[in-house]
Amino acid sequence: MPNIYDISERSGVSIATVSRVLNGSPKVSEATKNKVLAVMDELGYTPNVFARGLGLNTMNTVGIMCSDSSDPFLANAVYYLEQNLRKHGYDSFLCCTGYELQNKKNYLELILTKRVDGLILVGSSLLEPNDEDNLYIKEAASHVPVMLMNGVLKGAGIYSVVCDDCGAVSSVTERLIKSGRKRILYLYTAESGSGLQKLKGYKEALKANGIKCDKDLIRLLPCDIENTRHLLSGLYTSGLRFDAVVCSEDRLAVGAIKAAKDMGLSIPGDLQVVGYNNSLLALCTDPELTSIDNHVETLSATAVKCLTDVFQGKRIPAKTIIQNALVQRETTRFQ
Amino acid sequence: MPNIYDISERSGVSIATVSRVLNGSPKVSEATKNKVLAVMDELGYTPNVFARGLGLNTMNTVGIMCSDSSDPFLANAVYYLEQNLRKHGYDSFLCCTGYELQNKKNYLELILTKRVDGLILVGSSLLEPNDEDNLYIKEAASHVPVMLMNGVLKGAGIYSVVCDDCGAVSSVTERLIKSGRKRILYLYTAESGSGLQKLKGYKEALKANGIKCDKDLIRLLPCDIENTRHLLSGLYTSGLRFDAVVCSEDRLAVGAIKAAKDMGLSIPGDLQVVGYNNSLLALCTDPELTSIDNHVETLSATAVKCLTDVFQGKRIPAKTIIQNALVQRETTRFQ
DNA sequence: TTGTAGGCGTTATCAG
DNA sequence: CTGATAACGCCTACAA
Repeated sequence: MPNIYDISERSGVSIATVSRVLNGSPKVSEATKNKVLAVMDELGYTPNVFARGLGLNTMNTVGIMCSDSSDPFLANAVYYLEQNLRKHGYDSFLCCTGYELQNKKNYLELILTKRVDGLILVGSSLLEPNDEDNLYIKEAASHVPVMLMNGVLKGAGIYSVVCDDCGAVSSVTERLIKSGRKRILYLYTAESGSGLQKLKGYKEALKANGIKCDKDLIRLLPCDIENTRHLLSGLYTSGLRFDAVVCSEDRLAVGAIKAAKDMGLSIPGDLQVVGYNNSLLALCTDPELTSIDNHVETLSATAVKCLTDVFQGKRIPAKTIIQNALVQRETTRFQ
Repeated sequence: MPNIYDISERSGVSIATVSRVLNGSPKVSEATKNKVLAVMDELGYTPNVFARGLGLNTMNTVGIMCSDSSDPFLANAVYYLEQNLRKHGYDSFLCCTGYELQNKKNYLELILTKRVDGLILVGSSLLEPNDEDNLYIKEAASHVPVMLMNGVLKGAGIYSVVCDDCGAVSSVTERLIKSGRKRILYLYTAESGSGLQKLKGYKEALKANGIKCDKDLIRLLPCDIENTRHLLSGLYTSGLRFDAVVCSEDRLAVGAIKAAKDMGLSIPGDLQVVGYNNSLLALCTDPELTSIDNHVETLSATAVKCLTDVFQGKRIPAKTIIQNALVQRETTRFQ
C-alpha cells in the first residue's frame, strides 16, 4: 500500500505538499495539485486512518450502543442512525450490549477505547431505573458527547431525543374512554424510562376522566407473544374483565389479539387493542393492529443532527421532544 | 490521557517494558509487572488504538456490510455477527448500503479505508446477478478476507457460508405435492443468489414428481405485504388457480394469508402457505405461518468462526453449507 | 507556494 | 530480563 512518501517521490514534491493536497489546503498551486492528484490516482493511494487518527485523535466515528439490534424497533433505529451518520461523514461502530448492567459498562468502556467521537445510546432499556447505576454514562460523557435516543439522563455532555410517550398513551387512552371503554388493561414490559412514561400517560388519562386506577389492570410482563397470550387468557378465565388493551410494545398487542380469539372476544367490538412502535408486526395480525408510531426515522435523524451540531461546537437543548402519531387500523373503533 | 511514557516514568521502567506488560510478554519479572500494572491502574491508562494500529496496521475490527439492517432477517444476522465477533475479540463496523450498485461500491471502498481486518457481506442481495458487477468484491478480497453470508462468489480470499436454500424449498415443495397439491404458486422477490437457489429447488421438486412447470405460477414481486395481497387476489379473480403457495420471504407469505381471506379460501384446507426465514412475523399471522428456518444464529456464528480461522492463517473451505429446517405451524398440513 | 523537521503513542529489533 | 531507538504514516508549525 502506497503512503504519502511514495506519492511525494513519484510526483517530485515534498510530503507536506502531498498532505496539503490531501486536505484540500488552498495554498497549493493548481499545477502541483493536479500532478499530485494524478499520482495518487495512479498508485491507488488511500490515507492511513491510523496515522491520521494518531495525530488528530479522531477517526470520524460514532459508537452506537443498543441492547439488542434484532429488536424490530432498535433495528430500525440502528439503520436510520447509520444512514444519517454516514450522510454527515461519520462511520458507525455498533455495539449490542444485552440487558445486563455489567455488560453495558464493559462495552461502553471498550467503545471509548476505540476513540469514537461521540456516542449514541439507543433505547430506554440501556438506562437503569436506579440513577446511580447510570453513573458510568455520565463518566463517559466527560470524554465524548453522549446522545440518548428514547431515554433521559441529566448531566454535562448528555443530550436526549425522546418521543412524547406519555402524551401519546394518554391521548389514545382518553380516546378509548371517550368511545365508551371503562376497563382498560395496560400491558408493559419494562420499568425503563419510556416504559414509565407510557404508564404515566395511561394513569393521567384515567384520572382526567374520573376513572379509578385498578391495579389488576396494570401488568408488567416479558416481551413475548405467546406469554402474553396465555397471561390474558388466564386472567380472563379467572374472572378479570376488560374491554380494551393498551400495550407498550406491538409484540404484546399481537399476543392480546391472539388471546381475544382464544377467549371468544371480537375485536374491536368486545375488545379494542392498541400497540406501540407501529412495527411490521402491526400489519401481520388479523385484524390489523392500531399502533402508536414513534417516528424512528425522525428520531434517528434528529439524534444525529444534534450530535453533529455538538461536534461543531453549537449549543443544543439537552432534551428534544418528537411528537408521535397514532396509526389507526382495525383493532380500534373511535374517532 | 496518560500514555506509555507517563507509565514508564512513574513506575521507573522503560517504555519497552511497559509495552511488554501491556502485551503480556512472558519475559517480564513478576515484580516489575505488578508495579507497572499498579501504575496503569492508578493513572487509568488506556492504550491508544491509533498508535497501536499504526504500527500493527490492524485494529481488530471487522466490517459488516448489509443492504438494509432493518430487514428482520438481516437485523438478526447483524446482531449475532456482532455478538460473535466480540466474543472473538473483534469490533464491528456497520455499513448499510441500500440496494444500488454504485453505493455498494462506494461503501466498500470507504470501509476498506478504515483498515478493517476482514469483511462480512450479509445477504445475497449484496451480490449482483451479473458476475462482472461483483468484481469490486473480488478486488476487496485481495486486501482482506471477505466472508459472504448467504451468497456465493468465487475468488481468492472469498469465503461463503450459505444455507441449503435449494434443498429446503425442494423438500417442502415435495411434501406439498405428496400431500396432494398440484398447483403450487411460487413467489419470490429477487433474482439474487439465494432467490435463484430457492427457485431452483421449487423447479427440481416439480420435475422430480412429474409435474410440468407452469410459468404463470412463478411470480417475481417486491417484498411487500399489501402488494402481495393484491397481486394474489387479482390473479385469483382473473381465473388463476392454485392450492399452495411457497414464498421466498415471510412477508410475502403474510400477504398470501391475507389474500386467502379476501378470496374466501380456507387455510390450510384450500390453500397451504409456506414462508421463509421463520421470522417474528410467522408468529403474528392467523393462522400462524409455517416457515423455513435458515438458522441465522448458526449461520452467523459459522461466518465469524470461519473468518477468525482465516485470520489465524488456517485453511478453510471456500464454501460452508448449513442445513435449514422447516418449522411447521398452522398454514400447512402434511406429515 | 513549497520544504524541513518534530511529534502523535505504540510495537519491535537490537544490544546489553 | 531490560533499555534505547527506529519504524509506522500523517499533520503542521516554522522556515525558506
